[in-house]
Amino acid sequence: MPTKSQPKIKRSFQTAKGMRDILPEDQAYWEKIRKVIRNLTRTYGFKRIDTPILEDKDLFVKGIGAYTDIVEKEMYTLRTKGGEKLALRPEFTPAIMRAYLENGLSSLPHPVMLYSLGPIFRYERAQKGRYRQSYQANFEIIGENDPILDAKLIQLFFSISKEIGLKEIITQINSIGCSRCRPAYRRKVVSFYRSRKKQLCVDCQRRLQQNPLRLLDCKESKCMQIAAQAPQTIDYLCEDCNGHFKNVLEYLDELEIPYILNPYLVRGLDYYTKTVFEFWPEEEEGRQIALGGGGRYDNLIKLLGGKDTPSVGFAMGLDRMINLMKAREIKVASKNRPLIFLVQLGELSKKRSLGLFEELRRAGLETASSFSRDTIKSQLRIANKRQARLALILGQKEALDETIIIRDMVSGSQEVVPLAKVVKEVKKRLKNN
RNA sequence: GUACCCAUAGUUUAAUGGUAAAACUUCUCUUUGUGGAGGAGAAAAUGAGAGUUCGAUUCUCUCUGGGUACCCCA
Repeated sequence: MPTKSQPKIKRSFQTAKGMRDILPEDQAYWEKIRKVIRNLTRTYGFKRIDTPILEDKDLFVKGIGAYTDIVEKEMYTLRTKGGEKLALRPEFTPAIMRAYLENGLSSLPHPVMLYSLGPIFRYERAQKGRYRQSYQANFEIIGENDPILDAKLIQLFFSISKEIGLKEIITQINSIGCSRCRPAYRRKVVSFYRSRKKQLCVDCQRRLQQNPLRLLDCKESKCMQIAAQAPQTIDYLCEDCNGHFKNVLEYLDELEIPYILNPYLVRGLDYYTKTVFEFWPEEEEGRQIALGGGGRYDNLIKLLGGKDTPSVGFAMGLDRMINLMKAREIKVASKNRPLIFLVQLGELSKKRSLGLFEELRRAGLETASSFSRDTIKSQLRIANKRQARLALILGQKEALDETIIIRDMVSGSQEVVPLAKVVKEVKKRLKNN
């Protein structure tokens, strides 16, 4: 070893910007929401799919749209040593569609219902409910046009929310038309705004060139006033889109799902057609943070090189759902399984406790111990801190006698039982409580 | 990417241009093989880097991270 001390560079590491740790104390929330999603997707008929976190960059450029903010400035991209241009997924949908095409899932009976769960990455300024790595649950129904599926997805979101205790959520919904009626509408918007160009904010002047539909949901008060006069998409829908949207709303009424028709809801991804929606918490004041959002994307698969395949999907932000659960003080029931704490004294009993541990585990009992502490005192103190229900004390004497002490940590009473019967005795005591 | 605010032990909070204080947490001890209370003790911090200064945790700047709003979105 070098005796000279290295120049000390004091460096404390922290999570990279916008990234965060999910600590043990929070895991109960995550387990809860994942469990609810697992159970509900099963009853709704979804199959799970997992795709890589890294994908060909162009998949997203093409799928989401080159001029969308997500692609333009929020995508984590990298070049591999081999020269491939990859991106950390900022979204699930294009990746799922790629998997659908690549793996021939189109030969499954339609609709193909898939869900996925995992992290997504967006390079943006972190803020409340907004992280550079966040977790989404994503649901897709591929290959059917029927508006009832749009409604079903929205219903699924509400089922999940309800199961985790989140109520007072409202659906914001709109229809942005299809490739037949949208161009005409878009022209209307452009000509409407062009005459008022001078009054628009800088961003909106740019939007007018690149993504005119986004003009409608600018938050600048001046632009909002203008937007209020702007032509609304629902007035320009073709017959097909209009009927589709009407049906969606009727189904939502039937399902008694609360919604607000929001003519300014446009959404930032190019692939949407017809129905678009977001879920907002019904908070009195403050900015609206969408808990989830989605819509129909009837052209996406074709765009990615597949057959014309109408589809609908949505994504849900798990971080945001959990934040809201916390804000609304929703407790997740931590299933406190009774803990058995194994106290061992001396080498012989330490050895014995290994087998005993295994025996208890096989019997389905949650057992803990503290092998690194030698005194009975400190071991019992740990048992107490961990709120063990029973302590099993295996001392040298007991190890020789083939017995063990069962101590009730609540009452403090204890009893010596034969080692061979310990599982039975423990179970008996747990039942009595 | 823009704007404003913030940064002291693991956590929550003090104080100061001159040795950084406490509570909670953690650990040890409190004599025999029995936890919780009490007592005694230990560990543990000025985010990083420059500048001003005899001396900076304190003042200034940069960076990093956090919060909030915008942008956008889950």
